[in-house]
Amino acid sequence: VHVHVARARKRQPTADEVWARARALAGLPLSRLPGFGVARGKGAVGDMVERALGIERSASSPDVPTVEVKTLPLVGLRAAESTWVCRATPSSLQSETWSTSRVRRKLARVLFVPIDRVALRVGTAFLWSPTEDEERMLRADWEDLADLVARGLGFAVSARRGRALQLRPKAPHAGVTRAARELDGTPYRTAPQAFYLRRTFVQRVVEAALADPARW
Amino acid sequence: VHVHVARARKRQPTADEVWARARALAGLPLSRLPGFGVARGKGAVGDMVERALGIERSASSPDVPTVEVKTLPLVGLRAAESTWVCRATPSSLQSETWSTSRVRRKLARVLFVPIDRVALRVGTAFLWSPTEDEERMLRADWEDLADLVARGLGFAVSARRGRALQLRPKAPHAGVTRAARELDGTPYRTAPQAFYLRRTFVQRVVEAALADPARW
DNA sequence: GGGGATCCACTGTTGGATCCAG
DNA sequence: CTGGATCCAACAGTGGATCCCC
Repeated sequence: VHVHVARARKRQPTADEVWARARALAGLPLSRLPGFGVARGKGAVGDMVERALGIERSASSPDVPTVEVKTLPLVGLRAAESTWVCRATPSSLQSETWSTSRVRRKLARVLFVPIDRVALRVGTAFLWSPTEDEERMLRADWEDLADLVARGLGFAVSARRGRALQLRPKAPHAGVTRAARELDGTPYRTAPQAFYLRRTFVQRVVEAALADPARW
Repeated sequence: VHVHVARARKRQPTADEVWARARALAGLPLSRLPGFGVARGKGAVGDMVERALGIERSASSPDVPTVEVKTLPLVGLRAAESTWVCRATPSSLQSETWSTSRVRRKLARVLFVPIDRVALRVGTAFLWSPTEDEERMLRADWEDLADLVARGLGFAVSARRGRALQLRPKAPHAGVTRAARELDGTPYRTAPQAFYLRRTFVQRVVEAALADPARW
């Protein structure tokens, strides 16, 4: 008899274990990360770091219950890129408030793993949670952007909007669209978008971390 | 510049073209179908026949606007199997009536391509639409089964129910479940099910076709 | 015999992000 | 410099059905 057994997923490590492992990666050349030479594409470093931390990727589950792991590409002390947060779909945003939002949950505790893009090494990981000031900015941007997306106006929003958060396309290519429904049920198609932390916002986070060595 | 160009899909053939090609396949050994030795699994013959008819498979589109192509495995003059019709999901059935149902649309015009499982050859294709009698049976079964599924009671329905249509599991394995919602919005998980034409019903169709050579 | 379980290919979606023209 | 476009892997979902104990 064939009996299906769900593939045994390794237990996800605890937040403390992830923290300890991330700190142990400091200084490691990227070439020594597990999967180097195998992982490809723009997310290759992110995938390798997650593997090094013992995190099994699986659709629709947070990295670790209470910690979101993000690589943070640096060129010198400059944050090189904006940071992807999560998808911005009309349907989910129609039923979210800031307090219940995925953006807020994901950003509540982030373990940033700096990546030195010049030396090609992993940097010293640090934990970040939004300060009161930062949370106010994020909330204001989210409430503005989420409202527009929820009302089916996402297509009209440019990445220029928002000080901390921005809305940008997120798809394999510009031809992709997804089915969505107006609040009144009318169906339409829209290009997938996502919330990103602006590069300048990430830069502030880097500088605050450097200024507070107690955190690293 | 990279510009995305949707992969040029070949124009789907018209119903007449499909009919002509299907008739031309009569007598062909399965080993001569395109993709023989490449296509594998339980749907291999179905896939090869569709290729031979020039039908490009793509998710979420009917085979040909107004014709549904189905292989019909025969052992002698005996229909060997039941025939899959379409998924039976609570959410879609909550908003369907018999007139608007996918079951009715799919079965409105079916091009059956018999497959001789003894001689391993393609048989003579024939078109089928439900007679008034058959449609009454299908409708009665559908209204009974769809109502149960829509109300979240699909799990309690066995394949014994229904004279023409039956409800059976449809999944890679018995461990698969899908998210669904009660009529009142309460979420639950349920094993995927699908509508099938009973083998005995398919047998009637075969016999009727044999008795009416005008149709082939 | 047939009800319940299962098999394969292909595409769509998601999570990881970085690329690059203007 | 950065807004808009894109890259890859892995997994889930769909459409094509048949398999195989009881």
